[in-house]
Amino acid sequence: MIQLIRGFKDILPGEVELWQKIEKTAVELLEDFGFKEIRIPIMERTELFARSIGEDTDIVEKEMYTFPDRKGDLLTLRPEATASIVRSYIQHKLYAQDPVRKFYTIGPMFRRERPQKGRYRQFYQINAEIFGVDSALADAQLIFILATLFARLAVTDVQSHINSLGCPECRPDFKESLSKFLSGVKERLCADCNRRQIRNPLRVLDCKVPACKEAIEGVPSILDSLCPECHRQFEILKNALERLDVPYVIDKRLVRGLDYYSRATFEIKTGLLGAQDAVAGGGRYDGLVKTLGGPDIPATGFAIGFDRLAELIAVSEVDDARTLDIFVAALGEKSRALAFEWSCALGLAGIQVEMDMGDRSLKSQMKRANKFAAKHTLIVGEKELEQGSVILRNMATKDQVLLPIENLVENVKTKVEGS
RNA sequence: GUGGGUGUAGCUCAGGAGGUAGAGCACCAGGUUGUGGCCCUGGAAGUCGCGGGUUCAAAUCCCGUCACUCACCCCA
Repeated sequence: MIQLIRGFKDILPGEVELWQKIEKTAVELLEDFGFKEIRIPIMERTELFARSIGEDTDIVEKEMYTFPDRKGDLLTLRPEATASIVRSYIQHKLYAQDPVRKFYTIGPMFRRERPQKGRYRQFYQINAEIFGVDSALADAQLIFILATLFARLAVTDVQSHINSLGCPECRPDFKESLSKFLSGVKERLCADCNRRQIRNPLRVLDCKVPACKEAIEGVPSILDSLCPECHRQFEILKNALERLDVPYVIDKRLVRGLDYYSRATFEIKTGLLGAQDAVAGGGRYDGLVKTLGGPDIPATGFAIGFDRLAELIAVSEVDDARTLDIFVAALGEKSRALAFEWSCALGLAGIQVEMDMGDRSLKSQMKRANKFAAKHTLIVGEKELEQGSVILRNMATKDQVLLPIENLVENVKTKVEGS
């Protein structure tokens, strides 16, 4: 038997309704806030991700599905969506009419990690991006939208964490004082952190090894070395969130795994998913549009882990599927042919209908009608047909009426809709 | 990539100091001649994840492998 690829999954009926509900809720909310949908390809040239996410990141170093196509071009299954959206924004000069643009997109991403709870090799994200707004009000709006979405989906065990990563003005100074501090506690850091200390010292802040956490107690906070403008923007963000009643915690150790982030970063965390506690994350990436060859336009955005969000919502929360309006039970060959025509006509008329196409006893067809929770059953029997009528049974009351074959579909429709 | 746990019918699981398998639910058919939900009877369904080894004999022991799962790691 051929099985699906490791870390990939099927979303089957029963679960997919929840996904539809989440998607519908998110899309409505984003549209209300002026975001437009953008659909981008699932593959890009590898270079796009290497340059945007960063050569030294784990994603680019060891998690991407990269392969040469038949002509030898290096392609990669997208590990995230922002790079593609930025590429599209630049390529189609979407900034030309108005640099301020808001986009959202929903789709699968691919990262070859060891599968785990809330972590799949193909996983889905809902992304939202705001281009052309320098003010931290844009960041505040994104966090507000996230908080609203979770509230609408009745997800309660979540918390917003925010931090500022500074900008090219002030981050170098911070990195320097951080490096100085880290080399002082070098012996107490794990092997990974010692490696990070040189390549990407910010990542040490995010280490989960207890000894490291201890060693960096009292580490200088980037929030203390922000330049005046970064500081001002962070204040704007905090004030806006307070006025919007969005609770948050400042997490000065919150660092993003992608290189393009600057200033505001945030993560929505939950206590319900074990180690994979980030349900959504994002932040500002002011330099990325320019890095990828576009004009110097600021931008900010977020990504929601669709799979993780779905796991936070109890299956019972999903509305039950529509119950069946009518089940058509036919007895005998001739009846079945007619019943088939009528059931198709009923479906066309917007009545949710089901029939048994096999040659089965009335008893088993009734059982089936019951399983579908049909409100009515239309019994098409040879005896009644001879008299030009069929039986309509109300499953709840057990009332049965004879309906003439003439205008049957219309008659059934009014009966069904009237009850 | 590293470590732990798990892998028996569609689903949830039992069994197993070695002698080729069970339950509940679901499914199908009956319980008199054309009517559901309860109940009763019967039936179908598994190469006991896959491959190899030990053995007269393996679902049961050993090795490998794959998958799932949790943690590390990483992030959404």
